[in-house]
Amino acid sequence: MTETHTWTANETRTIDEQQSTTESEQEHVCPECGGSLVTDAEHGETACSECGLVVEEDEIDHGPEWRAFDSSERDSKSRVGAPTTQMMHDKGLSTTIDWQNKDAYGNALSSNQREKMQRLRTWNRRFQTRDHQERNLRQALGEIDRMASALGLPENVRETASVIYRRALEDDLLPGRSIEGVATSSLYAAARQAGVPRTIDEVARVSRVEEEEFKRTYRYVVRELNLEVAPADPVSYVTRFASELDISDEAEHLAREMLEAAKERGVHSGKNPVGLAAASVYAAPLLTNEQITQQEVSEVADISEVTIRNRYRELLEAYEDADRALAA
DNA sequence: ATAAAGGTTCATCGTGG
DNA sequence: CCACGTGGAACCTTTAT
Repeated sequence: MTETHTWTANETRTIDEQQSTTESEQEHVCPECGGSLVTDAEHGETACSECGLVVEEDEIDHGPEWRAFDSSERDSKSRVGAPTTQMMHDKGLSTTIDWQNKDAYGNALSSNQREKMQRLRTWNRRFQTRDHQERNLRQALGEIDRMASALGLPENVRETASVIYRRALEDDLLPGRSIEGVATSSLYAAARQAGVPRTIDEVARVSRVEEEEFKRTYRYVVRELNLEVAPADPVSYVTRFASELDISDEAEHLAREMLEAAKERGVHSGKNPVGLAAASVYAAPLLTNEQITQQEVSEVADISEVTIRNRYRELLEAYEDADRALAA
């Protein structure tokens, strides 16, 4: 651990002590109902726990005046800590050791001390790089968390994503690539592996990196880590599309059946699974006499109407085929 | 690294219900 | 307004150079 971290920890403790002292100094009886008073130091209020009467307001609010939505934001907005600069990778918080073997007065150091300084430099460098990596990791994990919530992905996917990210980090895949890009790729891969895929477009929309970079990085990460990511199963998109389109359960069920039939007939090889899923949630409601347009489906699935039409034809063929086989 | 080949997706259009 | 087919550009993946 570096000085930086120790120092932050001390500061936190000081604040805690302040809070507990303010609390213990308060009067404890409510003038209104005689109930006990509770001080909320964070918001500068003293209120009665029984009747809710606010006895004192406008005390010093020790809470932050900003809101943080994830841990990386909390880091960047918090004012606890030494003044920082953006100019250095560590924002100037670390110890630096001069390369010259002079003391603060410019006198040469003894050989004994020179050796000592050399050792210190070595260790300092090690701490700095470790710090650097930790910072990367924290930022990446914060980013993964942010995107995952935006996409409504469950906890286990975030965990898988961070595991993938850590592996990428360990295998030195980061140099030359952005943290954001690798984080985005990890999340995308994790979602697919967990069977709750999101489309490339959906992921790219909540990511801070361009779609092109995202895709390039994703291919790279998958190849280098030998990740086994099977092509997404069209069925896994059906639930989401179906609920966004408000189609009946019956139609949703039919959509799944159609996709199963198509899968058995090997219609999907080489095609975008999303297109097939889109076609199924378009075709099924038609067969159950529900109102639906290609344009609606096109919007929620992010697939062109042309593609829906093409897949739709193949899907019907496969489905009828299956029907015939069943009848025979 | 680059190119060629073979495939898919897409924005547009006209036709027709 | 919606569905459908179309053909050529853009793009992706694979394979060979």
